[in-house]
Amino acid sequence: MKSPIQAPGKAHACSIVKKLGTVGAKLQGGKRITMDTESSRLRDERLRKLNELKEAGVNPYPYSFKRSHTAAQLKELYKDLPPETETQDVVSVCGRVLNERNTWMFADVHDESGKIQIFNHKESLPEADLKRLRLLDKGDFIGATGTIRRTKAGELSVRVKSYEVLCKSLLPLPLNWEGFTDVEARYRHRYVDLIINAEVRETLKKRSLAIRSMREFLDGRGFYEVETPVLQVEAGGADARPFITHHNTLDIDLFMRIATELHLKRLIIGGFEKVYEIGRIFRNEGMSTKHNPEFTMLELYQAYGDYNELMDFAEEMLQHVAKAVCGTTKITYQGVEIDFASPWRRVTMRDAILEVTGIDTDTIKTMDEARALASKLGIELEFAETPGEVFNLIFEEKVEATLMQPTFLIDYPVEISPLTKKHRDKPGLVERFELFIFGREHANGYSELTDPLDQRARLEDQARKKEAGNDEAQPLDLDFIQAVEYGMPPTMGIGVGIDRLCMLLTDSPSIRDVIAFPTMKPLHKAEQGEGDEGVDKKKSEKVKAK
RNA sequence: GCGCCCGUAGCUCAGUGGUAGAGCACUCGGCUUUUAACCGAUUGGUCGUGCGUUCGAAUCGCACCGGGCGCACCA
Repeated sequence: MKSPIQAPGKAHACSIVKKLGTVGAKLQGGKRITMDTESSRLRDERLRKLNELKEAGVNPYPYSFKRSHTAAQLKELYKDLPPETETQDVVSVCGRVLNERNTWMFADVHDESGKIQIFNHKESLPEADLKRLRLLDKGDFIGATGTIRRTKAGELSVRVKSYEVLCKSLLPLPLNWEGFTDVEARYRHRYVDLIINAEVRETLKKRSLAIRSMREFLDGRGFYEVETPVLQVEAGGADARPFITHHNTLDIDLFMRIATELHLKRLIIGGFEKVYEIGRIFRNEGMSTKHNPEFTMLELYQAYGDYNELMDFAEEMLQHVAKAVCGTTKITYQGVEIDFASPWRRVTMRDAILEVTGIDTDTIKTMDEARALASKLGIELEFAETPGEVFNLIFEEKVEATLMQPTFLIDYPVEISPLTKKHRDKPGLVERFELFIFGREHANGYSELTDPLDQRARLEDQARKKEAGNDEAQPLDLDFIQAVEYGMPPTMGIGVGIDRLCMLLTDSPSIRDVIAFPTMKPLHKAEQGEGDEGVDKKKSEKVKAK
């Protein structure tokens, strides 16, 4: 995997465009496609070749090609063919040419499965076709038909008898020995990144596989996959700041969802017993190697289960996914071996804090004591009002990063869990767990709160906190409370961060590596205007007023 | 939001006050059953943008744009 690399930035092209007014295009610093003399020269060269192809009667953008084998299929089929062996087996391959040697005598054709070398020699290719190879460039697509051989050096090759241009590319790819490493350029022009860096494609394929295997697991257990609204009047179900958008016809502000929880529970109330949604959610918060403003979350709810059963369920599901993606439950993430094999440790928040800090939170009863403890530990308490909230902060500050192997942290303070059923035995706590792996939160699950009176009281308390200035406190969703009043069966529910799971399974250091098109700052922030900012501010104030 | 670092040719980078550089890519020529093929020649740059300091700025200062990392927030 590519590690993050210092990015030289380049950002001055706009004025160039105006000055030169050329038609050339430039992948400047890989960061933007725009125009200047040098890239125009490289592009013009390809345009010249394009025209020569056309003049020779070649359609450089044909409609189809009949392939007989992929590169990987050929390598498997002929894996026992010894070096310096020719066959008379005729095959057709196609793909993008990324490397060429000896003036097109050898070229590497890349398809989705891998690459296969083609061999263009005057003994097997008509002279005109041989000459026409000079009109190709790295980056072009080609379809080639010929016989299979293995070279002296052991490279399986196709001795080309005929070939077709399948696409003439106009822009040069950043192909060089050092690779395409500029981080910004890679994320902005992900299609180029995908062409050049094969492991990017592998990572995204693994992501696809992870989600597929998750669906298989859930569908196999009788779950229904459902869809719930992205645009919401109240963004509830999690502690996070939402994005705001506007509906013109209704002339109202709407929020992008920050969780799917409240709607999925409405479905449980409506009679579904097993539902899940794998959906994009949006949180208007910081960006980092572990946070993207939009990310994908699995949330599932199953009636008649509690958080104990849910932990077994989550363990099994994630083992299934790990096996599907990595073929094993033992993976290595950033040099650390992580074992998904059962059983996963289950430790209460109190015991975890006790182990690491030597402090028994059970002995702390008053907020004054909690405050003194926090200040001793150097922990800032912005919105904390109760000891439970302080304990959670202590956990996050001192313990979280130490939980490397899959660990369920259980039994959270009730104050920070407004949608969770109270613990059956332990006053002040709820039946909730969070799953930590490599010091990061990966899932959050609980015995769902089904007591409507308790639910109303908890959300009213959240609304009060919101009023007091904590804009991550949850809003009072009266329709949801009404739904719960109609009656909700005992239910277990969990949310799993898909992106972070994929980071683990693909050994990716940044969340951006597992997202095909991660959120990027626009290139010309100024062009968006300060007016937008003004609107945002106004809207933020509105949110607070709610 | 704060701090540190970065932005020079299509790509990867050198150049810290005195004529804008290298390798690869591109183009041309040679050679060739190669593996980053090789050899030779050529081409290619408002040194991120603007303003300043200076006889002189890629180099020093300020502002801005863009980015990376860390912290904060969060999952």
